[in-house]
Amino acid sequence: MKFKFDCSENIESFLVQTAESLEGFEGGFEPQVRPADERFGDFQANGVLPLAKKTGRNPREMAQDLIDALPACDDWEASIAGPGFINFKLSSDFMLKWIRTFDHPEKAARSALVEEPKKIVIDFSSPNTAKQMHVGHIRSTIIGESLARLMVFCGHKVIRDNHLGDWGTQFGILLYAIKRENVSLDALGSDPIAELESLYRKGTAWTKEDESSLDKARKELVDLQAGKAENLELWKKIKDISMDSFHAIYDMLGVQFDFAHGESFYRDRVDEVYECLLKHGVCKEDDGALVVFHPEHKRFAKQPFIIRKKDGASNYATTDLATLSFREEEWKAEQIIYVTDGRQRDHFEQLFMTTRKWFSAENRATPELSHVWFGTILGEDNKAIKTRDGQPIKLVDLLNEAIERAGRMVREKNPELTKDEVTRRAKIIGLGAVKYADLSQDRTLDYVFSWDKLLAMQGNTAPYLQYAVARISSIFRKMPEGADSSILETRAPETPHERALARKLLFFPLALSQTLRELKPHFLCTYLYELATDFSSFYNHDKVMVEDRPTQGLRMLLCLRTKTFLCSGLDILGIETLEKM
RNA sequence: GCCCCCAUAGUUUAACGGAUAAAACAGUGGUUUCCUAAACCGUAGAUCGAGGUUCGAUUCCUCGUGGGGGCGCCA
Repeated sequence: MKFKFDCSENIESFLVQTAESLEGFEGGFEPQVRPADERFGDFQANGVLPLAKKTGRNPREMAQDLIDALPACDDWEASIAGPGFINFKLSSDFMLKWIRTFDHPEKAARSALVEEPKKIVIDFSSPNTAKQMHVGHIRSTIIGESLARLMVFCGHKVIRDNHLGDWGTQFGILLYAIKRENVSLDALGSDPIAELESLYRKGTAWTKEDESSLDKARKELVDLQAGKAENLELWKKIKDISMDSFHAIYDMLGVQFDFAHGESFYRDRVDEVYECLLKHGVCKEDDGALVVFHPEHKRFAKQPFIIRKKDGASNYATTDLATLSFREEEWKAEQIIYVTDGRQRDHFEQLFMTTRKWFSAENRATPELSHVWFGTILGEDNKAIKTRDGQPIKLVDLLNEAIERAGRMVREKNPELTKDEVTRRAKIIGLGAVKYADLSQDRTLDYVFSWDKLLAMQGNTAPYLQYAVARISSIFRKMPEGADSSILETRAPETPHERALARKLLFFPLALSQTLRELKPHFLCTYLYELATDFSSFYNHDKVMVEDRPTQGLRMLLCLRTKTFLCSGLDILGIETLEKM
């Protein structure tokens, strides 16, 4: 039998093949093999129960028939339990063989987890220019980057695109404020983005105070969109200043984009959207605006998707349609993943429906469209943290605070380190903690912002995982000369902790494929945490450097794989590791 | 008005319709002559309410309660 990276597939095909020639199992038997509770075994197959229900047979009898029909196999033992579950206990030799074989998870994942590599565009982060990123912006950036890394890890071709909000109505007000205050954008001091933000606030206040200010701000926007040189030049400078501040954060987070085609990039492509949608009868004029309704949909039959405003201006919907078209046409995207706040779910549902109608009218292939949405970060009042109310916490402040807290711990534990080394470690630990805190819970959940939640360094946190890696590294560092050759001579896992760790290693492919299927990084986090937990127990109970060569060999092998899997997994999450901490 | 999301130990979370609901933090009691105590080993503690579907429900359906969000010119 072919040895699979995801060994549940081995068990599954084993069951399916046996069931094929078995009475009562006709008509599509799905074994449903998944990791079992340790008390029962390593894997369990639940599929007999629903089948028994369908055929009206006794599930325990059916399970017994299936077990009896299984060919003899040294790799695992099958047994029946409960109402008709089949439990599989893997043999120690099988585990050892698996662990020996899969020394390169990235290589294995490429061939095993993905049938056909795809061209995937991931649209994430996407902040608005002229404003600073605040804590509310962290989710799209962290989740998007992590999904991008996962896709790459599994062999897909990924394009990361930062769809900046750089053509919105904020520029009317901002340009008006700049001109009214006679501000030079070349002399904004040490924190230019903060200056722009306060100018924007002033501008907003003025436009609320009197009509004439509002009119002037509107005029600035119209002039900008009409291509007035002065306004374009200011706009360009604002964008540069914004990009500088974004890049400072992206550098800290280790995020890089292939493109940052913001909304402005598509400003000359919106007319084509109107033309096409009108031509194919997808949109219509309604109350002066151009809108799309979907009569077949219970809600969007009446809730409009506005693609051109009454005043003839484009909006978010228009640029998104133009963007989608561009990505399909120019990049040949086979899948597009949008990572945004859940409040935009209606928008994306409408966008996707509209696109499908448009593309099918032109016989264009519609890429697979996925809206990967996440919950909102809330303030103490249970409402979204927003720029306009009060002072939201700047993202850069959150990250710096994380580094500082980690730095205090590093210094405390290693007083002898140089300042540079403390800083280097503090960045990896502190930023890892923040990323993990966000990634480790289901992305669809809202959560209330809390320093202690985001910056925790004990328990189920990134530093715990990093610590496990550092301890493994330490073992190999302190190993006597030539001891690594013992890895060639190993016995099978026997002690409870060896077995638990070995078994957990085998589950890595399942964690990857589940994360890939659901596009939810918290599945990977949970797995990595459990792996690190099993390692820590093992480490505390079973000494690696022992006299007995086969025992030492096995334990070194377990350490080696644990480290590889932890590092690969953390890398997918965008979290770095350390040799020492 | 229509629609969407959420509700699990004191707190923050996990559980692809499966077995005795899993962790972390905070409690509490232990473990460093031993490869890093950012650790390990104990201990205590929970599914919002009422119905329903199912062999089996935290998970699916209905109703209710509570919190948040979206819906004609923001993104």
